[in-house]
Amino acid sequence: MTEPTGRRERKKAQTRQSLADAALELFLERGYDQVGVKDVADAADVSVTTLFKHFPSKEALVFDQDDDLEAALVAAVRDRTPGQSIPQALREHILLKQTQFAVHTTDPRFADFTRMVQETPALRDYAHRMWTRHEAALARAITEAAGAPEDDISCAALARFALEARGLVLRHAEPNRAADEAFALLEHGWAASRPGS
Amino acid sequence: MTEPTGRRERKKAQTRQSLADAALELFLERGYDQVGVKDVADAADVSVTTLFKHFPSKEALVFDQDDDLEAALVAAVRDRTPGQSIPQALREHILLKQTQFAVHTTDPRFADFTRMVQETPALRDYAHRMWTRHEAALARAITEAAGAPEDDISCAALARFALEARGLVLRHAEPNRAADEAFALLEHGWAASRPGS
DNA sequence: TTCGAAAGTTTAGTCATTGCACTTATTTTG
DNA sequence: CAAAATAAGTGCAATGACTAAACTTTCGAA
Repeated sequence: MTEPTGRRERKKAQTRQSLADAALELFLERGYDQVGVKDVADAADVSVTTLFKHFPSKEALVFDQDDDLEAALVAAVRDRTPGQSIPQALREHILLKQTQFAVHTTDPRFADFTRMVQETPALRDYAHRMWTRHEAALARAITEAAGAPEDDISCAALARFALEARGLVLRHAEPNRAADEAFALLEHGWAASRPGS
Repeated sequence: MTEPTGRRERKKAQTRQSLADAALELFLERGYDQVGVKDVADAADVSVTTLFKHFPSKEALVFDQDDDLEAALVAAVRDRTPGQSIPQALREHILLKQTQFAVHTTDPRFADFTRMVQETPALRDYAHRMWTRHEAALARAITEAAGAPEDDISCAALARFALEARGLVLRHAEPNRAADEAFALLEHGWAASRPGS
């Protein structure tokens, strides 16, 4: 009963996939701004209207799998291994997400993809929004995990900084080292702001 | 010779001002998304194309004075009072900018203005971009001031976090306290990452 | 005074995105 | 199984931000 998929839903999923595939191919080939939604729709052999029934915007065509980032983020903080600090847990989670992502896409074009995202303002901003959208939830999780008062600012700050650190890490040649240093800064600042661990 | 302003340039400046004024008034009255660029152009009695000759985008109508944020930011780090830490200098500079801004606008509608910016996604994002645009320059200034190697990640991280802190501070009821806590976190993290002050 | 450049206008167009009315395929239900 | 309900997909027109091109007016400098 986990897949009560009728023919209808299958076709829908297929159309969606065609669109995402066509979009990725065209964008990588010609560049995001050089491709219109019309081109993508044509390549997937559907109408433009249909495209927008599947994806809320042109940018969304690029970031297909938008699953439960938020839940995972909150869980990373709540269920961290005992003794591990919150900044450390976040560092691990963010690096994990990256490698998962890189592995999941078996395409050797993965490097081209990330480069394209970083070099296209519309996409960079969209990706940024996707992350920061969960800032409030992360802040709440941190507040709870730290047993801090409701509106503690350090917790909100840590949430935002940690999410921002991702962008910093992404564009560096050596992600692991970048993450280590950026989160070391947060780690020490956090420990100092919070006398009782 | 500081103002060799001919009639021509005066008229140009006047047109620009009319546009900015009309835009602000209409936006505050009806809300940003409820006003089209056509409405603004009409209210200023110019054509839409003229509007775009003065402002590169609809959002730019709102943030008229975009002077030398970057130079000021870099100077705040380079010329900080001796003995003051870099995070402290940045905290002061950011709070200063805010109050300067608030005073400069004698309008009692100032509160409405900031509320509107925070509540309109397009404007929030634009303001954010205006700040983060100078991240690279700030990072370079910090690197120099700290005597760190060219690509030191802690410096880049501090630059980004400090700029992000502004958004955090802005939405809080008590900006000073928020700034104190957010920058305290950076202060301690920075000191720890940097053995020799 | 004349001539070029700058400000402004009109017009027409691109591009993402939405609303509406319509067809077609697949379920669901009586 | 035969409707009747549901949902995918289509075409078309429109909005709203923005741009390019060709043209007119107005300064300002030579």
